[in-house]
Amino acid sequence: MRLLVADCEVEYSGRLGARLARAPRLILMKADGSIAIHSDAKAYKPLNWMTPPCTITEQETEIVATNRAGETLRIRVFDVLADHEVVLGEDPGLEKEGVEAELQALIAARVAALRDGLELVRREYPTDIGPVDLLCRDGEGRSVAIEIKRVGEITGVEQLLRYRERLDRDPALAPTRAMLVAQTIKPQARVFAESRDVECIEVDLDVLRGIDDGSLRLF
Amino acid sequence: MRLLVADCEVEYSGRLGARLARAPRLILMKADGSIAIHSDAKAYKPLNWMTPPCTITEQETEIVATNRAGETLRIRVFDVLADHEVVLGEDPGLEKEGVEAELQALIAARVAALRDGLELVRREYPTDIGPVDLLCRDGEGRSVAIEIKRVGEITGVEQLLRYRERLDRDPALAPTRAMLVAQTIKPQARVFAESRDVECIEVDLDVLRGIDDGSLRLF
DNA sequence: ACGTTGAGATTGCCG
DNA sequence: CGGCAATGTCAACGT
Repeated sequence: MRLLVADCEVEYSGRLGARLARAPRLILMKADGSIAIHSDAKAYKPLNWMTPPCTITEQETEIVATNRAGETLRIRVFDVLADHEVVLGEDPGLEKEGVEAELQALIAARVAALRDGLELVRREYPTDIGPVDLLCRDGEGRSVAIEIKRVGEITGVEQLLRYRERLDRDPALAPTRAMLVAQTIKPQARVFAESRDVECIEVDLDVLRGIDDGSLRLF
Repeated sequence: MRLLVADCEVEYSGRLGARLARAPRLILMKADGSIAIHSDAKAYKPLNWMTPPCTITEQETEIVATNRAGETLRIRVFDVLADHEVVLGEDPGLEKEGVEAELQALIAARVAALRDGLELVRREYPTDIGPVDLLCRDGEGRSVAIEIKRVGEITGVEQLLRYRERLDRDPALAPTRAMLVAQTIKPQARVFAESRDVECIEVDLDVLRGIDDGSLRLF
């Protein structure tokens, strides 16, 4: 990884055009072949960048990165303020917990906690427009499509409606119910969902973990 | 801006939990109060970070960042490999062109180039579920809702359908036409749009610029 | 390679 | 501050 601090001006031409007037900035060149230009603001987002795979050529006063799509990032270097090379080696990587995958696993393990009589048929039930998070059956034998989100918004409801429409084409499944399950559901999403006959359920991750352990009960 | 290269281990606890095992990494502390931990991969995305506003406290072997929401980022420093402070000053900022806003402005200036007889009523016409990009009238006096995208996808069509449904509740506007205008429209979006009676138009940014100049004509 | 979806999305706008 | 939509969204995963 190379940490180059330089007075520079930058031009990006690709999906859009972007220009940075001359100023001192950090140019971060990683071992993965990426290049990113940071100012002292904008938090973790660089002002400009190029993601790998791209080819970087460097001359006296100019660094140019180009990718396969023909996008170019051109850095004109006026003055080098610092230039450090550091060797980090491979990173052991990031371990995450609490993302949608975990939420889905917890809910899948106890769909009956959402509504009495629910039984899981399949996780990631495939349709030709993408997988339904959970496909279940209710106590009356009706199919129930469940979409799981951390935050329930209108786009999530529409995603679910697309799936329901698909599932309803299968006589073995139609007519299906649809449920949006999320840690929080935004008011407008709830209104929209209910206008389309989509049930909304908010769940608490900690309570679900408890249910999964068998140490807590909702009922 | 401080460039700290250190053998470290990191723990984030907030919207999710995340852990980084001990390894050498770049810890980037910006003047805006942000902190980001980079490995030599993942392009411009840090492994962990904290965006301002947050309070950062540093002791001998530990850096802890906390924000108002109670999220914490804890960095345990085992060994400092490099530690550089650089002063960049304020950045003149990024100038962009070719984003949706410009596309919208160009199209708004010449809606008649999309379909003969179209006239602009308003840009960003407000509804209670969000603004319609362009509201127009066609030659027969019918209202036309236009959604503009760089890339036309299914979600864009659905956004437009929500608006049309909303506009159709207003007797002064109903029944409305709907048009998706984009630089490129994905095949699935086109099929879906036409099944819902939404017109699709692909436009070329350069041609639009020419029209705006008056130096080119589509007809 | 393409399509779909998730993301600690972030960021900016407007009410 | 909350809701909404754009982002050069990026990145992961499945076909």
